[in-house]
Amino acid sequence: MKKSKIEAAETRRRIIKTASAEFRRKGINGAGVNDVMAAAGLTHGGFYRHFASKDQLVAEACAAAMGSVEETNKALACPALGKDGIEAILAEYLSTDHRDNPAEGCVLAGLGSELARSDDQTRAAATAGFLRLVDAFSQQYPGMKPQAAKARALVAVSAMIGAITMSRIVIDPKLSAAILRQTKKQLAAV
Amino acid sequence: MKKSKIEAAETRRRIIKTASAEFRRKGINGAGVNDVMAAAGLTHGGFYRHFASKDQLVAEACAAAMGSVEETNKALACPALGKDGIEAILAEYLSTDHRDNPAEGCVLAGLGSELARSDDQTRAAATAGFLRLVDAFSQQYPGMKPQAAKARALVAVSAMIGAITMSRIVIDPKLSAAILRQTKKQLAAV
DNA sequence: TGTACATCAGTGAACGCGCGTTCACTGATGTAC
DNA sequence: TGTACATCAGTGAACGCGCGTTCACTGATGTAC
Repeated sequence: MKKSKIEAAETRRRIIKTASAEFRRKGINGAGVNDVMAAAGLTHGGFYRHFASKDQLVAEACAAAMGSVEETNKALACPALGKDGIEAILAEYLSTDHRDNPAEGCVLAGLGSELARSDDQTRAAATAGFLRLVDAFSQQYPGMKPQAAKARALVAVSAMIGAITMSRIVIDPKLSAAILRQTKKQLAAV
Repeated sequence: MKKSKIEAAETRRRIIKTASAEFRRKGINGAGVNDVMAAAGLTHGGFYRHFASKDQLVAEACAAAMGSVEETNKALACPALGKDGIEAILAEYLSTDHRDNPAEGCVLAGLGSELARSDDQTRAAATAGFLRLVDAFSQQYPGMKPQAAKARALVAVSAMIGAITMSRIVIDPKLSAAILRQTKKQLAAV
């Protein structure tokens, strides 16, 4: 049953990708090693051929998920400049689509409070991803000193994360929509 | 071993209070019925004399915790008016003290991503608490139409929640402090 | 290039453990007379 | 007011279950000759 090195590497990548979605969907505690392996089309026994522990998978899945969100943002932001770039990122990030599909969305919003209680490796991955988001966002501020732009972006990205989190908690659909709409509006205005 | 009705009611309150701190400290999944009861100075067996399930305790603990944060905010905001009131709330909420003591802090920041996956009862309690926070905050905007003030407060409170969450995730202490400082600054400026 | 053997990706059963929950029991409290 | 009995808050052992992790095994892959 041994697979080639290429296949094994592909399997590893598939486990990480599956895990990053499962964790965001069910939470880190909510998605077990068993669940993840089954969702990746494997049995749980082989897990430890690829990872030393669940914690390691969490860290790698978190890093991978941050990477994909970052890519989306860069793709949206690069072509446009200034206000349009900001508005494109805001429209995407603060969309009802993002709110309703945590599994494919931002890890920081999807797992925020759980990440705060995670180990250093995972928090380091989250921090790196956060900084890349802040960087991408800060480059969209037209004619602003880099330092000032970064300060603005720091707050904007934190606010976006808080807004998506709250829009998912709140049971009133109108309130949920209002949080997203108002955050979009106010962050675009600055 | 039976206790009087008064003592029993006190015990119930103590369990909820202890639970609300334990959940914020370790997460909803991280704090078991056993942990909570032990922390309250009881054995786990008696738990179901007071609550139908762990989920019920989560909902009640969440409601209780939101109540206490709300009280703090009202106490800070009531005497002052306008900018001073806002700044008092911001200084308290976005303090390193709040960041470093999740067990006594805001549930929305401490359990955000877990609340998003909780049942309706818990999310309803969180929603109610959030709205009271937004209300308290919106009353601090001087000479602004209630509707506009509420819109501003909606974003401000979400941003505060996101900022505390991120300040807890981030491993770089300077970055963590910067998130709090910049959020305070920008939300006070509006 | 062909053969013999070591490697190791993936399987499936099993491990100890802690979880939420149940239950028989206890004895002080509250109630009925 | 005093007595007899039912109630029920809290105890501690036990339950089934799913978790993270381990392990003996398999057979195709990769390597040494």
